[in-house]
Amino acid sequence: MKKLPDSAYNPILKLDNQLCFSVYALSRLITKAYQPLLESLDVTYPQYLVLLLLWEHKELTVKQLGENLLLDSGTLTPLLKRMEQHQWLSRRRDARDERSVLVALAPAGRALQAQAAQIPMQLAEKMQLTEPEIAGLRTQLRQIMTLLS
Amino acid sequence: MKKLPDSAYNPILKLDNQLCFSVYALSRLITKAYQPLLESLDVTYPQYLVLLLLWEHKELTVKQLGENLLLDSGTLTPLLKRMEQHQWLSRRRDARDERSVLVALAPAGRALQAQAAQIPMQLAEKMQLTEPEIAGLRTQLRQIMTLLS
DNA sequence: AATAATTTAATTGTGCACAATTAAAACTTA
DNA sequence: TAAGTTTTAATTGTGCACAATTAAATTATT
Repeated sequence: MKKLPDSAYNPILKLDNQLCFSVYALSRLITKAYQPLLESLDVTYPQYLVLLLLWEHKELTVKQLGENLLLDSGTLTPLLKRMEQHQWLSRRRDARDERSVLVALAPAGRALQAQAAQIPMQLAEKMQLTEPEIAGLRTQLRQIMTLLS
Repeated sequence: MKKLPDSAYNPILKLDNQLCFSVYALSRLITKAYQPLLESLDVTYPQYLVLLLLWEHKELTVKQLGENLLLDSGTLTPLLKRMEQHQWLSRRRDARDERSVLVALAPAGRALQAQAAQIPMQLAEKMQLTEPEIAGLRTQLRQIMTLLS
């Protein structure tokens, strides 16, 4: 009797069957879908996420940015330095707690907000999802995130 | 009348409301959830994905790996070189088409399969999802992927 | 067959992402 | 207050991820 490949016995080991791979691949596809929209602003997707937070809060510490984005200073420090060079934001030590660094939106960063206003809608169109579908999916993903962290 | 922040007018610009951020953040959380399970095999998550394919197909070209993983040679070539150094796989030009590089599972790579057999189940436990929930979610994500590519 | 166009990997350069370490500041506690 | 602990960023080093370019091999077209 001929032996089947292990993957025939273990369909769970097949790439196609893995939810995790779908999340990983979709995440990269989404970043690529953003890219042409972000290109005219000259920002990357992670930089855009920082801007979303600063547009909302104006000033945050590196720690607060990291808590929101689930990123540490090893990622954020060089990213924020690049954004500072573009004068989209400023970085300075908090006088009340010299351990912290305050990241504040600069005028050039504020100016990008109007240009970015249409981006979420354009992405939603690309994904062809209705608002309730988006909300439902987001809730499911958030729940998994809670369980994993 | 006091002006509200733009994010109050534009809730769609709020990070918390964005499905795309959830996918991005979940993808990184998943990679971190795999990490302790992959550590004893000394493989990274992308390397594990390559192994999944080679366990199933034994030999694939760089192009075929890229089609399955949605990665190009710029990512795969150095990654495969590192895996070759561990002797998990071999790389050689295809004699019938010298443009292609054949990537074949090596004995040390095959040996990792048994050690990895429990990993998908352990992940599923961490995520606390039932098989139908996983299948449903995967289908939804695949559909978005189709629309984005 | 000669030329042109396409395909396939590799290379180069930039920017995350993250583990581990370091250093300074702030806080806790003896 | 002095010593020890914790918190916060920065730094260092490794490994993706990807755009753009290069080079070789193949295929298509004249």
